[in-house]
Amino acid sequence: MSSKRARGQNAGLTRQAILQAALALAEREGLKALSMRRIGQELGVEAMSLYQHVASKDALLDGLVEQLFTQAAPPPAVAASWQECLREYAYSLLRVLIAHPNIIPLVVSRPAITPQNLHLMEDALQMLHTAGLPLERALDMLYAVTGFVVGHVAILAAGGRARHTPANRMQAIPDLDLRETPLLAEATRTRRSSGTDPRFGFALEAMLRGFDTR
Amino acid sequence: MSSKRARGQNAGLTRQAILQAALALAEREGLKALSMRRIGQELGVEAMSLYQHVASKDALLDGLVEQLFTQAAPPPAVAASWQECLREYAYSLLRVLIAHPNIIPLVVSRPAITPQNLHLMEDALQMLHTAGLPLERALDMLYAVTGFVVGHVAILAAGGRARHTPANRMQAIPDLDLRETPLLAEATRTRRSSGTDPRFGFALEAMLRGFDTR
DNA sequence: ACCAGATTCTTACAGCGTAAGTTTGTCATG
DNA sequence: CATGACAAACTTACGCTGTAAGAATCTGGT
Repeated sequence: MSSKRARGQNAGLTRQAILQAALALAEREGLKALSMRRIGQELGVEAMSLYQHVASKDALLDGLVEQLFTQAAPPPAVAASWQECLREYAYSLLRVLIAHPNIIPLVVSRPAITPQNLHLMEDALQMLHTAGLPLERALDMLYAVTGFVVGHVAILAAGGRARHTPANRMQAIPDLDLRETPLLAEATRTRRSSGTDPRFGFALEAMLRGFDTR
Repeated sequence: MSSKRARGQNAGLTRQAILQAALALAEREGLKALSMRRIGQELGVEAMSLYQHVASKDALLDGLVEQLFTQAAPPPAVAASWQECLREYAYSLLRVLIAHPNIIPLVVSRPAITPQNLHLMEDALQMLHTAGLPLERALDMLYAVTGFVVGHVAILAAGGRARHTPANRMQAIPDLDLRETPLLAEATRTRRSSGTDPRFGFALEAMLRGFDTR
């Protein structure tokens, strides 16, 4: 009668289900709420049961970023210039990352060398190669663009979090913005109008142009 | 006679000293060894004593990255082209970050908007402006370069860590490298010879070139 | 001499990741 | 049907974490 399961009864746990629950929880309540006990609770299961499907919490977190990278689906293999390919890749990555802002600190501080990610890069390499680029050059560009996207998103995420922590900011920023850094204040004031951050596009296009002039 | 201090005896604690000890400890034993108790122990002091000088552990970590950014000293105001300025800025940042590899995960997942960092950017802005760039453009470029450096370093650090964790890698990578991602394998093989990563320079120069062409 | 404040240490608590062991369900085989 | 092997889930326990609250001690000004 009780809705609680008995001891050996299968609860239908899966690595996938666990990762999914963890991702949802992290997005809903932030990274620091992501404890094994809490995830288990989310699935109606004790913490230790999770260890049947993930080796450790670190492995679980690795799985999370893997999950996220997998979502950065390969653009459906359009036949275009390599510029177009890189642009597509960059924006695809950007889209996925800013769609999961709470996970970003994980993404940027964890090995990006999981099998899934390697496949992603392989696909992109494939595209660039068939678009006429030598392999070595293509990999260089891929690294450059990936690095830039990751960095940009990291800064974005950090800035977003900064606004939500009243504690250490309160005494430092407000009176400093205009007094001690006049140029910065001036530069940011004229910017504030634009839409969904044009800074990304600006830098990306600069890189693409720069790649061109060999 | 005992070398231990009594209760109210001054131990000469300073915010600076604490940050310095924490930084040294983190570099020596990694981020996960960085607990309040451990830091206190390093200074011959109990954990709670630290809270007289830092508000919380988070604040301490913020202080750490601030400390690190401060080390990225402003290049001594050479009068040069804005390209030279940006290059200098980028390599200065890069140098500092890869000099403290264990701290990188902190840097890339924490607000970069501390007063110190703002000053750093202000100085760079100053240089770019006097080099003839409109303020808005200068800030855009600064963001772009900073983002790229951070991203590049994040990937570097993550890759470096990946090699040291035998657990989850063992079954995944080795037989996948060549079988499932042939282009990637091929591309990396021809690269392996070069020195201190040329990928950074390649991308940076591309960006600079891209900035140039209006 | 004495008080006020600063500085440190002590104690305590709730929560963490996870190692080890226990209980229960499932299923192939005799 | 009975039995034993195996897997899934739960329980307990340990040492660690950050930090709130309070007691103890030293120091400098009166």
